[in-house]
Amino acid sequence: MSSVHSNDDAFSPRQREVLDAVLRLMVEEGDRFSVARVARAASCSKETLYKWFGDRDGLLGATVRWQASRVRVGDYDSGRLNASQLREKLEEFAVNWLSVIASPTSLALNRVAIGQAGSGNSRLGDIVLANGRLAVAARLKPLLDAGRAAGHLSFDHTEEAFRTFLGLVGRDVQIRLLLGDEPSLDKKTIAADAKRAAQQFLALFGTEKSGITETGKAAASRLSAN
Amino acid sequence: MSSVHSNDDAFSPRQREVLDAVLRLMVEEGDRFSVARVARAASCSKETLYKWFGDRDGLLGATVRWQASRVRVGDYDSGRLNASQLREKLEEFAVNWLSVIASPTSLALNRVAIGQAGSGNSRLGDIVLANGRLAVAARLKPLLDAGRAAGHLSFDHTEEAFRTFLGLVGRDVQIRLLLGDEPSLDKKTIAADAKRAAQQFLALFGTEKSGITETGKAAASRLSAN
DNA sequence: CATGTACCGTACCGTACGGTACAGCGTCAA
DNA sequence: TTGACGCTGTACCGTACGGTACGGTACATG
Repeated sequence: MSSVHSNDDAFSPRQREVLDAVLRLMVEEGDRFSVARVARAASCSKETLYKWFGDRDGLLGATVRWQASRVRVGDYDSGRLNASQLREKLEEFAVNWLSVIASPTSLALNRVAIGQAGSGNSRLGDIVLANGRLAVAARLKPLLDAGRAAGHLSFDHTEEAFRTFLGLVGRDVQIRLLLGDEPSLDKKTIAADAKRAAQQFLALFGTEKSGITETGKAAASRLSAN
Repeated sequence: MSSVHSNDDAFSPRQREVLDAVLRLMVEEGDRFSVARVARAASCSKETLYKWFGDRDGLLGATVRWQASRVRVGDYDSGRLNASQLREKLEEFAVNWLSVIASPTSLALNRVAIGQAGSGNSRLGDIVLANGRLAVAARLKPLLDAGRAAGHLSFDHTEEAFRTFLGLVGRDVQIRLLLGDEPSLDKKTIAADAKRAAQQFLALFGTEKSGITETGKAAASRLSAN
């Protein structure tokens, strides 16, 4: 299925140490990232870096894949679910997603990948996308399908419903964070945003029968107070 | 009113030529942007660039402000409007917004600003934000308020309704484009997306009285077929 | 004509980067 | 003990960058 990146990713413990140092450097030093700095920060020789990762891009790619490999989370097995369970899981997803895109590591990696995407062809952006958007899609879409199968949701294309959910959850948060804006995103705000997004999503795609949309507009309006 | 950036922006014709060359270079050469390249592309000496803009960051800032100054568009005076006019204007906004964030110029500027935001402090991100998000907010919020005043819309906080609209319109398009993904965004797709977003927005925030939400869920589902 | 100004093209300087080469050090196996 | 191996630290190379300086040219003003 997946897989944009040929994923063996069998990094040795020492290599993992180095890649963690790269991540730390990206987060803390932002743009002032260089191979020499990585070597110094990780107490590692440049020659070893080049032997292991080939070149600068290889190091970046390995770092992104390393981070991707450890974000992988549980299955959220969505067997039989009733309406309130569905809402709960949607909120859970929204909280998870907002937490991820607001995390310093995610922001740093996205900044690097975006910078790379500007010049020439590299598949860094693809890897980040596969780790972020596609990973959450792989977990959320089964939930949406299960919700539809149980009669709680109504939509024609899972992808479209999924993208609308992403839009309702994230809105313009990620791009603002990437640009250095700091919309306060503490845990309280994230929880409230998740609640609102789930409410709005159910108002749009919930079925009448499940009573899930009943308080739709009123509640959505109320929740948007934040 | 506006203004994050102290806006005199009285660029001479020759300076405007140079700044256009910078934009062209950003779009075409992506990341391989340098002062020497700008000078060559614009048939202009580096010394002049430094005299005019101070340093590299000044040149970047001037370029962003120059682009911002000419995106400024009409008022969309939203006096009395009926339900169908409201929907029409919402779609118009959505088309405009999607066209902007998908344009090569916007993508290039956002990439530069995001790269800058990673390292140290510069207000480039603020300027881009002020040009993009805040500019469209300044035009859209009066429309939303007018729609509420006319009884067609119902929400407590204009900012929240506005952000939800942005989310419904843009979804994950901008970040995907920034990362080098290419979700096909021809004029047909943009028009369809705008229609869907307006439909969903009205389903969430429209009042029953105006009959604007009547076909809400059904139509939203149908439109999501793309 | 003389003078000043604004600009172009190019040469130049110091620095930092990506990438390579090499010397030294610990480890482990024969 | 010896040698192969993997690693660190550092020196080094070529290049490209940001920023400055200088010579040359067009033009405007007196």
